[in-house]
Parts: sequence; C-alpha cells; structure tokens
Amino acid sequence: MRQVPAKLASKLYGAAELIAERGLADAKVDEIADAAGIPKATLYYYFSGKDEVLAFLLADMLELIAGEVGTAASAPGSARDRLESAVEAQLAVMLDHPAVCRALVGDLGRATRLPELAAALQEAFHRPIASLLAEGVSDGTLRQVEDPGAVALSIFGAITVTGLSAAVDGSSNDSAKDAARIAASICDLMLNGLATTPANPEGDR
Amino acid sequence: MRQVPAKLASKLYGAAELIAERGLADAKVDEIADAAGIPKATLYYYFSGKDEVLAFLLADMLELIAGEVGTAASAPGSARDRLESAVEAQLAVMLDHPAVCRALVGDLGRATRLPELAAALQEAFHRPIASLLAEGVSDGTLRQVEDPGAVALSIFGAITVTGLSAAVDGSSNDSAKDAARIAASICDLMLNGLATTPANPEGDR
Amino acid sequence: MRQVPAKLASKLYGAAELIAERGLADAKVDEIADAAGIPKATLYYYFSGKDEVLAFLLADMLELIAGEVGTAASAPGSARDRLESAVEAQLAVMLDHPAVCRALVGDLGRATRLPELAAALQEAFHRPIASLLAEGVSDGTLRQVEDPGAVALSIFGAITVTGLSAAVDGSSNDSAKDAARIAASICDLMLNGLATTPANPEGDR
Amino acid sequence: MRQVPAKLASKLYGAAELIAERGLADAKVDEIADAAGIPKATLYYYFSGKDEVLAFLLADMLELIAGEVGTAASAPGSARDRLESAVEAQLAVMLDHPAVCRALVGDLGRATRLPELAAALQEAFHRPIASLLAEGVSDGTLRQVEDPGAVALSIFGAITVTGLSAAVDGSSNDSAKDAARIAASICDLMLNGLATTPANPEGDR
DNA sequence: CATGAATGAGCATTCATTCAT
DNA sequence: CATGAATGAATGCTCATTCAT
Repeated sequence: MRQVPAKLASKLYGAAELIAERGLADAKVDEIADAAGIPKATLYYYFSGKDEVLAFLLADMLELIAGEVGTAASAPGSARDRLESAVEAQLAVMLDHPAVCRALVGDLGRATRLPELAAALQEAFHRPIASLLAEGVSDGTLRQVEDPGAVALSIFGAITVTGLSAAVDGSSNDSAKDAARIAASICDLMLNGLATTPANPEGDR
Repeated sequence: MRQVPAKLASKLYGAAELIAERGLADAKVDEIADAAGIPKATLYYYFSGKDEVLAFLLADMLELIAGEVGTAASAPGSARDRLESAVEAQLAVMLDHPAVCRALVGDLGRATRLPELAAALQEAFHRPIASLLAEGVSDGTLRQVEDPGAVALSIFGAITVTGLSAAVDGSSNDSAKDAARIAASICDLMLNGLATTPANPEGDR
Repeated sequence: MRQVPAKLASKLYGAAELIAERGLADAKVDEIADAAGIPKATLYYYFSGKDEVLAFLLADMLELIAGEVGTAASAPGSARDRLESAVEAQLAVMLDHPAVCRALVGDLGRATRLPELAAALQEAFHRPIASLLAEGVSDGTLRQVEDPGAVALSIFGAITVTGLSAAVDGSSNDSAKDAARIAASICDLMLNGLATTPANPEGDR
Repeated sequence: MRQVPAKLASKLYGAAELIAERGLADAKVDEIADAAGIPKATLYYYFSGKDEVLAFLLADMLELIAGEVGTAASAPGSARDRLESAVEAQLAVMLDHPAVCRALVGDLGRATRLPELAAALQEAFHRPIASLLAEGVSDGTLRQVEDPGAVALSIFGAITVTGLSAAVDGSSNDSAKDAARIAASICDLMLNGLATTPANPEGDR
C-alpha cells in the first residue's frame, strides 16, 4: 500500500457509505471507485485490492477514536469522570462517522480474521476502558470488580452496540447531542446499576 | 426451502464454522458443501442458495435462544432474578454454538439489510430484556431509568460482545461454566454499577 | 485437469490453428472457446487455464508422434532403413497437424520453461533417433560418430525446422507426398553428406 | 525508436535473460525495466513498447550473426571450408549470447507473424548457407543435391537446434570451445553422412 | 532529458446456479 | 431423490501506455 495522498483519502470516505450499505463483498470495485470519484485503476495503484481500501478507512477511523478516547481518558479529573468522558467520546466519533462505523461493524466478523484489525480495535476501544477501570480503583472513584476484563468488555459492548444502533438509525441531525444522551444512559447504568436494593459489591450470586 | 432432514441439518452445522471463519460472502458454495460433507447440488435441492443455508442455521439458533431466554424470563421469581437468568441463558446458548454465533455476528451487518433477521434478533435478544426491565420497575426489584430502550440495548450489547468474544476465543471446554462466570460479571455491573459513591438515581450528569 | 471427453478433445483441435496463428498469450480465452465451439466456462471446467489447454493439445500430438516414430523405429529391417522411416514418420505427423505443430514451435520457448514439455519432446523426437543411431552402429548400417548426442540433436533439428517450415507454408495439399519428398532430402544429407571427397570418418577438423 | 545510448543498450541485455525465460508476452514491462535497472517510463522514452525492445535486441544479434557468418562465408578458401567456418561462426555467436538467442527462439513463433523478423532471420542464417551450397557445387568441393533449399534449411535447423540446446544448458564456461566442438559434429554429419555403404549421390530411396 | 504518477482498456478467472439423468 | 456435469453472468485485477513536471 503506497502512501495515500490526503486528497485521495478524503475522496475514499465517499465510498464508506457504499461499503456500509452493501458490505464489502457485495460492493463492486467499480462502484467503490465510482463512489470515490476516481478511476478504478487508481484504486489499484494505491491499494492492493478491495480489502485494503476498507482496511485503510477503518484504520483511519480507529486512529481517530483512539485519539479522542485517549484524550478524554488522560484529561485531569477522577477516573470516574474520565470514564464518562471516554464513553461519550467514543460515541461521539461513532456518530460522527456513521458510515465508516457501520462498515466496521458490517465487517466485524473480519475482525475475527484480521489480527491487525483486532489489535487496532483493542487499542482504540478496549484498552482505554480497561485502564480507566484500574485507575478508578486506585483513586477510589470506582469500585473493584471481580473480573475487570469482562467488565471492560461489557462496557465496550454496551457502547459499541448502542452507538452502532444509533449510527444505523441515523435519524437525528445533531450527533453531538445524541452522543451525549446515549452516553448519559450508558453511564447511569454503568455507574449506578439497576438494582433497587443497596449495592452488593460482592456481586449478586 | 424444502423440509430439511435432520441428518442434513446436523451435517450443515459442520459448515457453520466455515461461514464464521470466512463470512458468508467469502465462503464458496462448494466449500460449504464440502464442509458439510454433501454434494453441492444437494444443497440446492434443499435450499434456494447460500443465503438460505445461513438463514436456516441462524433461525435455528435464534429460535433456540428465544426459547431459552423466554423460559428464563417467564420463570417464577422477581424480575431482577429473571433478568439475571436471562443473561446467563443467552450467554449459555451463545457459548454452546460458538460457530453459528460467530457467523451471526460476522454477518451482523447483514442484519442492517435483512429486516427479517433484524426482527428475529430483536425478538430473541432485545425484547425479553426490555420486558424484564419494565417488569422490574413494576415489581420494585429494578429501578426506573430514564431511557429504558437505550439501557436494554446496552445490556444486549454487553452480553453479545462479551459472549462473542468468548465464542471467538473458544479456549475453555466447559461452556456452561464460562457462561455462568461471564454472566456473573455482567450482572454485577448491570445491577450494582461501578460507582463507589451512593447511587444517584437521577443519573450522573 | 479432469478427464477430457473425446468429443471435447476433438473440438479443441479447432482452436489449435488460432493458438498457432497468434501465440498462446495473444489468443484470448474467449476466442479459444469460440474457436472450439464451447462455452468459456466449460473450458475452465476441464482445464485450469489457457496453458493447460495448450499443454493438452501438445501432449496429444507428442504422443501421436512418439507412437508413429516408435512404430517406424521398431519395425523390422536395418537401423538405417528404420532411421529413414522414422524421419519420414515424424515429418508426416508434423505435416498432418500443421496447426498444433506450429503452436508447439510458436511456444517452443515454453519448452525451456516447462520441464514436462521438454521431457515429452525428448521422448517423442530425440530419443528414438538417438536409439537408432546406436543400433545402426551395432548392425553395421550406420557409422560410428564422435558425439552421437550432438548428431541426434542435429538430425532432430533438421527434421523439425524443415517440417515446421513446411507446416507454416502449408501450400501443398498432399502432406504425405511432401513429407516423403522432404524426408528424402534430409536422409540424403544425413546419410551421404555433402562432401565430394571420400568420406573421412574421423571428421574433418 | 530514438537513438539508443550505448549505456542503455548494455543495460537492456540484462533483460534478455528475463525475456528468454518467460517469453515476451509474459514478461511485464515493469519486469523488463527492473531487470534492465531503468525506470519503466525511460523504456518508453526510447522505445515504442515491449516489442521494440525485443526487436532491438534481436536486430542487434542478427546483425552480429550476419556479420560473422558473412565474414566466414566470404573468406578465401573452398566453399566447403567456408561452410564449415560459417557453421562454427553461427554457433559461436549463439553461444556468446545465449539469452538473446533463447529469446529469439522463444519467440520464433513470432517469426511466423512478423515478416520483418522472418526476413532478417533468412538473411542472417539461411541465405549464407544456401549460397555456400551453390558455390560448393561450382568449385567442386560440395556435391549437387536434389533440393538445395531443403538441405540448406536442414543445415540451418541442425545448427539452430543444437545451438539453442547448448544455450539453454549453458553449463560450460568456454563458449568458443563448445561452439567448435558442436560445429565439428555437425560438419562431420553434414559432410560425410552416416552411411557406411558408399555414398549414393542419387539419394537412398 | 528522464521519470513518477496516474489510468483506459482489456481479460482471465470465478462461482452460483441449473438440469438431465 | 440426489447429483455430476455444464454454463451464464459477473467482476477483480493487470498492464501497457501516457504525460505533466
């Protein structure tokens, strides 16, 4: 994969919607090129094939998310506050790039197959949450749980599925507001739980 | 789609792993037939094509999940207890059928496109949770939240992503035990939250 | 490469002319299929690609030549007489199948690359001549030469190039007669030499 | 085709091996440029395309052969002696440029299609031999044969195939010596024949 | 002069699907 | 009923060639 010129990169985003809509396998290279407004052969000049185009787009978005989430996670404040910010940051990026985001999930199965993608996902989404959980225990703003890995994964799942669902719906126009609203719901659940009886830190079973 | 003989159905499960691994679009009909150990043409005798094979497998699993989760959700006991049972039931089925489960998620993007599948997913996974949330408010074992839809979706996401992750790993041999362990973590998070300060029912923002 | 039905094989000969005329690389698969009167996909059902089609045709012809030449070489009579018969036999087959023969030479370069083809060539053309040379020395009808390998190769070259030239010209209609005439010239040269002075068995240098 | 700088010309010989190995059609322009160590676009600055590159190389070699053979053929001495010299000269040039020589033969089929190449071949190889045959009859050092054209072609074939075979083998390091050895064998055959019985000038059939 | 970047046109190959037996 | 053989239709990709710099 050659160094992709910024101009080309921006054009490629025009194809993300297509890939999201139809899935990579059903999006013809011709169509992708058309959607991006470039000759098909030019795609092949820069990428080795379809897959690499998607990989490029995903990598781009994951980097963006990793950046935003990382910023939120490393801001000053309690780990708990930063966790809330991180949740909102991830949702914000997802809702800002609904097409790429849907493409990502549409080919999430691929994540199972492409270790590279799996690693990037881990880096962008999962690790920051896991870190914040640990920091929260240290600074006393979050309680200790038995299996932090499973909990981090759960939170990641809650954010991702809700974000994806919103990205698919795509009804609203104010993505920042949507992100904030959804983040609030998730954080409420994540921090306060649903139980009416006093919290039982040892779990319920 | 003709009535599928049980013998054939069981053989088809042998192809689920392949579909999970490669995605439906990248799994050639030849390969699917080979994996199932039947002639390609026989597939076409019973199914109208690739898609119907996957649909058959998914329908099978979704029905199973819907059944298990439905049973758990309609058992006697508090809504809160039943919610916990439902979470574990969903995880148990997922871990019992990791290949089909991965195939399902691998082609989750398809859910965006196939209304039928989306509806079945909704029915099997999402609705039971939403119902239990409402019942919990009624019977006082779960607190009222601001956006029950978003919360239900979050819980669904937490279960699904954690379950999928476990299905992909597939390291353990005792899936029932795994399901119980993961369910405990999720339920702990879901019910008790992570906050150390007293729960703030009004949310945190 | 699947077992090629006789009917298909015979149809394929219709494509030999095309390959001979244009060279394998410049003969489009579509054209080959058209020339043979079969669907392109059927070609791919039986062969792995263009190359295998040519290989099949060549193998077929080489086998034919090997047979004819072998018959001539193992007939009763002196080695010298049989050598003459073999020369004519080779020429006869070449002139009987000018298209395949030209295709063979057109892609003779390929012989350098495909060991399989080189071996078949060796078997069909070269070895029988070399054997006859040795037998001629034994039965006293041919004289001993210093480098029998080089001489066999020279004879092979003389036959092949003359035969090819005739195949390319393709003017005459009586290929058997042509073969006999050319064979006579080659045999005269090969047996009697061009020198006017008495033969000098030790060579001339 | 622009005037080709000597430096470039010499670099191009580095590509002859590639063309010999793969055939012109299968040698990508990129590869040829790489093999020559020059940018692809530079090739197009000097040549109109692939074909012209090969043509340049072949013309170069054919000119060389024509020169060497011509020199040998027009030296003082009997026609018979000069024929021997010409045979060795051709073999010497072929073994001196094995790659170009193989490329030439590899695309010999092309000779069927490119009249220009056929003419050059005729000029370089065939005509000198035919002339010498005639001169030999005149000066009494070679006997009259029935079909001088066929005999000349046979001799040409013997030389070419033996030379090519040696070029492909390429085992030896002393090409001049190889040429001499092979030439001796061919001349022995060509002049003295293989028959043990007294030469029968009327042919053997 | 020489060349890196870009592309138009072409084509081999794949694969889901059909159907006679 | 089940299937081996056959194929129509589609598409990913290659590569020779151009041209602005």
